[in-house]
Amino acid sequence: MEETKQDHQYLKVKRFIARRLRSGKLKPHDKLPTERDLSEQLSVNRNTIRHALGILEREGRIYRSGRRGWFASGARLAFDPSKEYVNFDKLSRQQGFQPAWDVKESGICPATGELQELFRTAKPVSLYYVFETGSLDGQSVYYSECFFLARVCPGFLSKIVTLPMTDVFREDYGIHLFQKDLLIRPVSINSRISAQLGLPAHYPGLFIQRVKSSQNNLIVQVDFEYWRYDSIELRSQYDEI
Amino acid sequence: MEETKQDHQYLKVKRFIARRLRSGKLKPHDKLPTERDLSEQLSVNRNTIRHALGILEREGRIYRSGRRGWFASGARLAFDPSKEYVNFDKLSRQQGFQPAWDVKESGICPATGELQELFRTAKPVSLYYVFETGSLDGQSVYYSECFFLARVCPGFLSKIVTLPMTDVFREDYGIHLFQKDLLIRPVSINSRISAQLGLPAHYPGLFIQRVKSSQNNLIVQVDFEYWRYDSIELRSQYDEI
DNA sequence: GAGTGGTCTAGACCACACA
DNA sequence: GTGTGGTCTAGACCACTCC
Repeated sequence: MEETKQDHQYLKVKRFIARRLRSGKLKPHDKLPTERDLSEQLSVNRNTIRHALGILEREGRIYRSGRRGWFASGARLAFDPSKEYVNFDKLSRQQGFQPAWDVKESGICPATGELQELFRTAKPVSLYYVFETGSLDGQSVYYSECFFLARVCPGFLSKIVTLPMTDVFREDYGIHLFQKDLLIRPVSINSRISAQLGLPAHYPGLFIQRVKSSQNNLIVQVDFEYWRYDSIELRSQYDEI
Repeated sequence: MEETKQDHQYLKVKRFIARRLRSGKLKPHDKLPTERDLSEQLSVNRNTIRHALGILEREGRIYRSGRRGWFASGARLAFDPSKEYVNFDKLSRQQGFQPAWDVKESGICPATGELQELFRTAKPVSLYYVFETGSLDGQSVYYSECFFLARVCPGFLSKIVTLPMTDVFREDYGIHLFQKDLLIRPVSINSRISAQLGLPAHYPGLFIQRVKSSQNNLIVQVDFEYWRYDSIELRSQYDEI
């Protein structure tokens, strides 16, 4: 279980930083020394430093933010993907985070291609869309693209500023949402989306696709979510039997 | 959505390989040219080649096997983590894979520390354990460590050679398993486990922890599974309402 | 033994962020 | 402008696999 005792330089670097993370010398969201500083302090080439940092990053223990440097990771947000709706605000506050989110774009578009298939419509129907990012303690963690069947929720876009989308569906349109299909896939976040999150290109992430239907079994919502892989864990608890 | 038109060398390399993957010149499990060959063919330094290969790897499109080289990835196995039991054999055959698995170690041990907590026992009870690896089309994809409450299934270890564990529980001990708790976390696979899978150290993976109880609400099984992150996707379908 | 990927060094220049 | 991380080259040697 312990680190193998090989004297690889990058393992030396990794242990050096891991020790500071464990001991609390580096607290969540603290900035690490610069790559050049580490290189000099540890007498290890900067390429090797970057190799070690890359491994710690994949282990979810440090992260990069833009080109501003490396930082110690915070705790992961635990959420249950089997639930119809993740109330990001409530959930993250319960777990001690300071959440924030930001609608990047919204509007109306036709359902074509993959979207048309997911909505299972023969014709390209109209959809509302909402693209947004979310952050925990100032760190961007997800980017989502949500699409809504426009004909069941006229005027939808003007209502979501104040209430969670699921609440709007229920209270304004009498639609109860049921999760019909859920897909979770580890991916590398492409540059379009990593730019939205202020992440370096090729950042590892989890892609989550949700298809939700109404009580009439009509598909009314499709979400595509991209989460930094190191920001969440998925946890489902089942009822006592 | 398209690759940015920056003329970075590593993007050139990435496109070069991606094209061969898309076109079918490289089929699943085909070997890529060696790093040195790619370096020469594309007039790009081997370090840069390795950078590009690393990105394709994180995207799940190629993989390494030991030190034997780089290979084109196959399809992912789709499975539903909300189900009590994943019958790896049946599931993977349904999806067109050739599965295999191998018990690496089994025996009896006391439940201490984390295991004791998960089993929610006051005393360190006895557990049977089974450690195994599984592969699809000859490629190792998971390593699992399963623990079973020994007192409810005496002689368990001698029975699992022929039947899936869930079937043994039901048929030989009258125990129906219910999944009580499920945790999925993206991680970097540590060297002990990546060695079991024949993977390079620090390979990205999914950690899946399951806690299962009997119909009497007694916790009887705890599993720890490590999957290559690029070998699976999680997909849940819910019943029609 | 030849060839593979894995580790490592010592440089260089660039794009971007921040003061 | 200065400093950061991001990209890139041209080497070198090692550990392991396969023939």
